[in-house]
Amino acid sequence: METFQERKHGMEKENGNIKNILEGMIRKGLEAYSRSMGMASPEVPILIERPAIKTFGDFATNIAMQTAGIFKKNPMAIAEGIKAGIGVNPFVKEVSVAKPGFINFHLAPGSSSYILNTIWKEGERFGKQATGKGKKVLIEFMSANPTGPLHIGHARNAILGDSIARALEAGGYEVTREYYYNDAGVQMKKLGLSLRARYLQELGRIAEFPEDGYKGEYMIHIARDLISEKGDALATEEDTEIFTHYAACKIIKLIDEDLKCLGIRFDNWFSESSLHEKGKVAESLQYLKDKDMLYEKEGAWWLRTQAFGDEKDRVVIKSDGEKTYLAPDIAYHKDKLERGYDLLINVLGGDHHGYVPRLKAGVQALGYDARKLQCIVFQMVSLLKDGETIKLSTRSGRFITLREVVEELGVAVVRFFFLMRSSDSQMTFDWQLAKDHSMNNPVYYIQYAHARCCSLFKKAEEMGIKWQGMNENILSLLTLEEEENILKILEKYPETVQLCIQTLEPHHITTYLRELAGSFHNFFTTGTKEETKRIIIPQEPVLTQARLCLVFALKRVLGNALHLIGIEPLEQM
RNA sequence: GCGCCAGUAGCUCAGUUGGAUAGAGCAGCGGACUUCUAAUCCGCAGGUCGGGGGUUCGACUCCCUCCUGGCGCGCCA
Repeated sequence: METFQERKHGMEKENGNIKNILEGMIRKGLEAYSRSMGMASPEVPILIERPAIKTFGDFATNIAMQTAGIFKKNPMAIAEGIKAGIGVNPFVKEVSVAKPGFINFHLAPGSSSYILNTIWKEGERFGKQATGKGKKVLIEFMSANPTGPLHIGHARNAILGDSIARALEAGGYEVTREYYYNDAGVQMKKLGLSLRARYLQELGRIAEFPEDGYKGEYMIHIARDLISEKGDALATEEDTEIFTHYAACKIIKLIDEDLKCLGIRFDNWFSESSLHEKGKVAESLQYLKDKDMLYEKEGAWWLRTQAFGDEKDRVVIKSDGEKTYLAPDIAYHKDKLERGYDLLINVLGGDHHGYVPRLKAGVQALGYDARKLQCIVFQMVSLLKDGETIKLSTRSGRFITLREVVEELGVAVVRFFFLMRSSDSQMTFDWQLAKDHSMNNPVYYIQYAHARCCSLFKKAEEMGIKWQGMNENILSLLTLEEEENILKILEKYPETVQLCIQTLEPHHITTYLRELAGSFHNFFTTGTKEETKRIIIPQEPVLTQARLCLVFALKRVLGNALHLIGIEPLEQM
């Protein structure tokens, strides 16, 4: 009989992952079976999954069904053949074959507890991946025009973008968060005119406010700032550029502060006008012309986007000589690509999904692989408040600012709620539920689990019990059904992170957190009924130590997962 | 008309890229506090996975088609 210590060394050799051990065993069995059939072992990926039904075991593989076509045999027979050559391992109690051709693995009791030691050793690194090591990725999100403070309609983009960035960082990528803002063009002219009007009005002069200008109160504050800086020196200024520039700078600062309230910081703020100033737009258009990607028709210049899968070609220079928005966008993407990133990610709302094909076409016209650019499209958000459902596009929803939402609900609730749904489903933000500081609110449900972990350590100390840290030799005492359930979910954390990285869908973390917190609440409450299932049992010092190891791991993983979506775990409620 | 996204329990939504008997929260009903914090837990009830075809050992998942809802289809930004 091997000791746990020896088993543990076996684990480490296999990279601390029980799935790797099983894969090795299956591969071995597959080779043996192939040899007996007089064939070479097929080069197939081995999929190992967790059976939905507990009685089927802890892990299962469908390899026999996958290779049925290759071996030209009944899956059941193949499964039996593979099983015969699979060998033995102290972690595996039993291997069995089931109906259509599954091979099921039952682990030895206590085998899952090795994960606690991994969590202990890896600490805040637990769950992080190396998939993106050495790769640089630029994620562009938000990119709202600097025409006013952010409102609730911007929240999903901000939170989704930042959380994807966090997931990629956890995947080992070097991540740059970039905010691209359009400080050129018609809207900006309107902004400048609005500021000039407010400026003159605040100076007590008569000024006509532009038709559908920016009427928000913030413009008055900006006008006052301008007066305190320049007095009335600009009263006769005809050049609106100065006003536009001033307003844009101030608003960018406002937006930056709004985002910081949500825990979001950008590495770069990239201005569209800088592209024009540096001649980058003209330069990239010339580049495309030289490559015959542009052609002239009816007085306008067209980009051959259709050649790359777009519905039709798109105008980049209008017949009046003005450029369309696509021209600077392409110059911007050219700039990003030339900065040497392995991957560009854009986060945009569903109302802009029509631009994805032309953006990707632009990337290809520039001579790059379309896969260099990945666009994350999220669907619209509705707000359910006071029994009324209101759609929040970027245009509507202005009645409530992002700042107000964060101040009223808190960062944790806002971030969590916007990550509860997958990005391609339309979501309803339930204001009532978000405001609810009770068990109905999933955020508190999870925070409470974390706080409970903390309070258990405090409680133990009060009772004169000192947790002695991770002790791998006693972990095999964790054999309760409730404990094994927790261990299984803890073990799933790294693959959950991996899933987020692969799919760029951080909502998997919120789903995971609810599951993990639930498994702990279950265990804890069971202990209030059955003495033997309590975590702290003074008469059982060793078992108490082992259970505190479990609580430690829970606290760590809850904390890691919360950090991954930008939420600070609470020590107490 | 064309394209994208969605349609899963009364409501809001998950479903690990095709696995075994489809899950959770809320709402409903019934239980558990001399407690390691009940901000919790347990049980019951609730389903033609929008409809119909197809692909295969096997489909909520892939393909086709139809229905419903949202969004988008400019030399607008």
